[in-house]
Amino acid sequence: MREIMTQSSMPTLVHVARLAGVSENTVSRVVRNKGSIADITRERVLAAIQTLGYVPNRAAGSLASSGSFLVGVLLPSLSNVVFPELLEGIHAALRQTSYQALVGVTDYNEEQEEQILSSLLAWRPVAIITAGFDHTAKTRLMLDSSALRVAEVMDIDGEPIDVAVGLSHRMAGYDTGRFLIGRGYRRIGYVGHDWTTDRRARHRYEGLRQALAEAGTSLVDEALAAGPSSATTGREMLGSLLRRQPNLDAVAFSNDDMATGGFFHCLSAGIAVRERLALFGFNGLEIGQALPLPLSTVRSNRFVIGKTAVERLLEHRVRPEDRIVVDTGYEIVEGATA
Amino acid sequence: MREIMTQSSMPTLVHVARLAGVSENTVSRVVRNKGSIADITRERVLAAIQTLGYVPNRAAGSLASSGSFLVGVLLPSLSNVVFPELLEGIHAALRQTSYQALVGVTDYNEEQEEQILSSLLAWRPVAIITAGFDHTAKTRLMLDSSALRVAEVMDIDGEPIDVAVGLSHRMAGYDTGRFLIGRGYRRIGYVGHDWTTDRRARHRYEGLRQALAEAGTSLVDEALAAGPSSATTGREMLGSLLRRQPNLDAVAFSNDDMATGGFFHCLSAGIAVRERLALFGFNGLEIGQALPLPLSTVRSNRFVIGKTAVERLLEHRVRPEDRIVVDTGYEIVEGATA
DNA sequence: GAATTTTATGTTAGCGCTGAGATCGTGGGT
DNA sequence: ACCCACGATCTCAGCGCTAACATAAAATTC
Repeated sequence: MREIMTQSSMPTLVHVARLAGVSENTVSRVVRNKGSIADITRERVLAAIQTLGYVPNRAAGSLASSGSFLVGVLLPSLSNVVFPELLEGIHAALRQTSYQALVGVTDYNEEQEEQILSSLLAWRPVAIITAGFDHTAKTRLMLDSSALRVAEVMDIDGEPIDVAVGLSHRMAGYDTGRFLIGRGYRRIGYVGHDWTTDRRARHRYEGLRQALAEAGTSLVDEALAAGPSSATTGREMLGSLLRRQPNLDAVAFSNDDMATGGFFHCLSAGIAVRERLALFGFNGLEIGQALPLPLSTVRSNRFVIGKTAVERLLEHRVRPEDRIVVDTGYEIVEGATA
Repeated sequence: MREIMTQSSMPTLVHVARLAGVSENTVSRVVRNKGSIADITRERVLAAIQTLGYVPNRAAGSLASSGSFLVGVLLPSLSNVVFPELLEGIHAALRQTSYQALVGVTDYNEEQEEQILSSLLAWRPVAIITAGFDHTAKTRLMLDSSALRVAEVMDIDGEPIDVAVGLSHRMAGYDTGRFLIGRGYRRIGYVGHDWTTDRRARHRYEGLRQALAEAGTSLVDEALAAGPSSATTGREMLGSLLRRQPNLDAVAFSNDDMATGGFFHCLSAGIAVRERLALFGFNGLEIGQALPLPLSTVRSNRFVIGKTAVERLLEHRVRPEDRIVVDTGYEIVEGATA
């Protein structure tokens, strides 16, 4: 292993080829493991690569073969744990391949999404993974009419462009409602966060309402925060909800962060969780299970979603005729708070 | 805005040039905003780009100009919140530029780090950001001897290759010790997680011990978990520590996740936090501040670290003579648990 | 108004790699 | 001995773009 030279003078195929005494193309074939190569040649080439510290130039490869070994990932944010977890799944699946993820963060901003999608597309990825079905017309057009594979993940309550991987948030909300009803709760409230940035939360909310309606009841009251979800927000919002409705017997939260905050409120206010007020979350985060009473919630597996999306995407290089929907499901975690 | 064609037949500079009635090079100059272009020409070109839905091919550009507009990011994991937060800062800083982040996750595995660094290098990024100073000899050699800019972030307790951005974890640990001593605690314990994957936690631990030693005391006992940090782990470890040492008056945790778990243990075990047992964390996570008693901790700003690293890196395209160390500092959060 | 600079554009030669063929032995099959 | 298939290699033309230089017209200078 020799010293690697300055970026501009990094060794290229030519250098390796010369050193190994073969043609450029042979080196290329060795590197890519393609075509038939005599063992002796392969070894000589590999040795030369080693000595020079040759690192293939993917930009050149991509240009020559019009195929990039890149998967574009479009996420609204990284501050909500679910997205890093999704990303972990994506990376885990990618690890076994020679593909790499190129991540763009849209900040829940649709114009930015367009702009970022363009810059991802500039690298000619073979596939794009995007969280959810919310796109501007232009974004959707870019995705829709380009030939690349597209996975819309997290959510399957919509019409996919190509592949959708995730769970039905509406159903998860519905099952939350069924669960609470089944436990005998009737005076149910809801604490949520800003829906404009989290449409999935709204779907869960709608499912919840539907379940309650079918059971002949409905939400007593709800408190919606303006900003994103957080434990602090959940705590405050439960406080104000209970001020208005002191005799609720259960509260469904938009997610576990919020529910954890709600749990803290109960602690501070001396409210016996479950005995006097049941709490229910969504996501199945670790923190919820570490609470003195494990949080009752719905576990959605973000890691699996990311992994599955990559696997499905890389199965075929061209978009198949039929849309694919993979339901990764969810699981009611009974916990001890509801 | 017309339909975008299949990937293979995506419009190129030639198409735009033909439609606009100018040379390829002129289009290129319009796209890159470089050189002088007559307003009328610019408009015609822009219009053509619009009609064709032209997206420049970065691979080709990168190849032709040997400069890629990519920043490689090497992270050990995404499951510890601090890394997504760092990444957010990186993305935020990159947003204003035309650079993009190419992220690799090493899974705390040094061989994987090498392999992933190679694949990042294959795209010829202009800079690499890597968390911490832990590298294999080969990794370090690649980084060291290549011409690209390198930022080692999170940690400044080490000798940087080029730029280091972060805080002294040793000092943060030391100040934790000073703080606890200052508050009058003397029977202090420590609850930590696996150090092999988190050397920074070890530095804090060492700083803590030093502070106690200088005050003429030392840790009464410590409980180290085998795995990564989590609330559950913190909870269990505090339990076992207290079983051995029931009359500690304070416990320092390796981070806020662990401390939060510790808080939950106290809740379950009916231990009055601060009155009977003080708790101290590290990181300043939101969850800690949402607890019924806000957690006493040290706030380290991961977002700022990521942002600063990018800014420093993009200041100059070539590595300057002198190593740069940026101390982003930290802040003791008094909280109510210690 | 000739000389000089500036502005706006065109021309050309690659960047490092891959794909499609071309080439040249070698070993069967008949 | 002849033909053919096959394995192992090479040759060469680009992929889409940009840098460097060349050119032509317009603006400035003296």
